Amino acid sequence: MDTGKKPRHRPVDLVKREAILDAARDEFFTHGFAAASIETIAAVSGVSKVTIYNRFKTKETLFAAVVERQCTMMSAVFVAPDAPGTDLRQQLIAFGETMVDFLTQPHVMRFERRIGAEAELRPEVGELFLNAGPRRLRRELTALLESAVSKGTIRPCDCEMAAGHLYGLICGFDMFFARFSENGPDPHQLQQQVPDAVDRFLDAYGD
Amino acid sequence: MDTGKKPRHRPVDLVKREAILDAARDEFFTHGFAAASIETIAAVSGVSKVTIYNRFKTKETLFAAVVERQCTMMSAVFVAPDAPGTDLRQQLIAFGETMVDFLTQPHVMRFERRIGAEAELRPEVGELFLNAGPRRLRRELTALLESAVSKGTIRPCDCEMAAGHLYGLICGFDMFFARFSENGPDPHQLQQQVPDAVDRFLDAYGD
DNA sequence: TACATTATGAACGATTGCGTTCAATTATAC
DNA sequence: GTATAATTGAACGCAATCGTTCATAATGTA
Repeated sequence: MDTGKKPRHRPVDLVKREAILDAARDEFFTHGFAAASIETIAAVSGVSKVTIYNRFKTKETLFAAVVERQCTMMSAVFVAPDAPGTDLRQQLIAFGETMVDFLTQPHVMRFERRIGAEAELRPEVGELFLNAGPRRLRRELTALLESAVSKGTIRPCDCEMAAGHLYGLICGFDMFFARFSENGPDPHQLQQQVPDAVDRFLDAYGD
Repeated sequence: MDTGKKPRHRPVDLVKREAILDAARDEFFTHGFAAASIETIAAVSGVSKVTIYNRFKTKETLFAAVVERQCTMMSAVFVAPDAPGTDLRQQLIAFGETMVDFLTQPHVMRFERRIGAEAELRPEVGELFLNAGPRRLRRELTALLESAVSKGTIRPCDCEMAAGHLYGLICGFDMFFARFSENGPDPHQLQQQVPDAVDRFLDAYGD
């Protein structure tokens, strides 16, 4: 219960919290947890090191906070564009384009790369990420395909597997390659490949 | 020229070099370059720290040596099983199974995860990896499909894109998910999905 | 046995970085 | 203005680690 009773003292600066988390995100994702420097984070965010330790008990806590913020940010993105009325091909293309748009963002790619590495020693971080992003994505895509099956637009199949197939067709080698090169995939080029991928998917699964 | 002239002194212990590289691989890929400890590597490989510095000038040099060894190890694997005489479906299934077999090896997955992260600060490492593995893989798969096109087994198409499609169909979500969970993909299950993926590929590209 | 080189172990200097302490300053409510 | 809490800057203890030095031991050839 927030009694609205205002304390008679200096309030915490909420802007600073975001600044800290922003700087921490960059530092952690660029150098990794171990090599990240709290002092650098303090300097970049324009905040005293003590302030950071006042708000986040340890380096681990700060890292967890960063990951959590990124995860909620991610899960907010996946809203299935189940625009009824348009045909399946258009729906799948829209879905694919949204997905590609999202996945090719530099900061998303950096997030992915870093979580993959950190999960080596911190499995719970990997789980958090999976639940916030990939599993959600698969669930929604599967639901979309199940609805298509029930409408008879595509033939009956294991829709979860089909979702994986569509995802794979869209990404091809590109997302794989992009993880290891500084200049990620050309989002524009990947966009152009989406219709092709969807058409191959419909060749394979269409009625 | 190796004149066969034997030096009259204690020779270098070649076994130790491998031991060092093995320990270094584990340490680097588990903790990342920055957090890896040379002293741990020395202890695990049963070698003095000075010996390591005698053979590898710096930590960076040692890391580079590890990456290079892993890369040559990888490039040695990709021999296209272009068994002529078998039909395309069998050929693609064999290719897929070999690929899955290789990619799901725990030490290969750890290599991938770590290179992805390190490439953030060391692009040249990412390039090395790409040339040793993924690009080679794509080249061979593309060649296989081109030969299939010329034989009329599948219809004419952009074979490099088709190769990406086949790769994507085979991996689906699984390789993606596996990067973030401690228990990787069930290689057995992935194996079973290969024929399905190949059949969907042939649905889409078959003549 | 004498020699040449590799390998070891222990210690060192220098750096970095976490997390803490403390006195001083700032911002807000009353 | 005063009380209260947030924030700062500087300094500290402590541990880890890179890379080096050096005296000593081990291992091979001649």
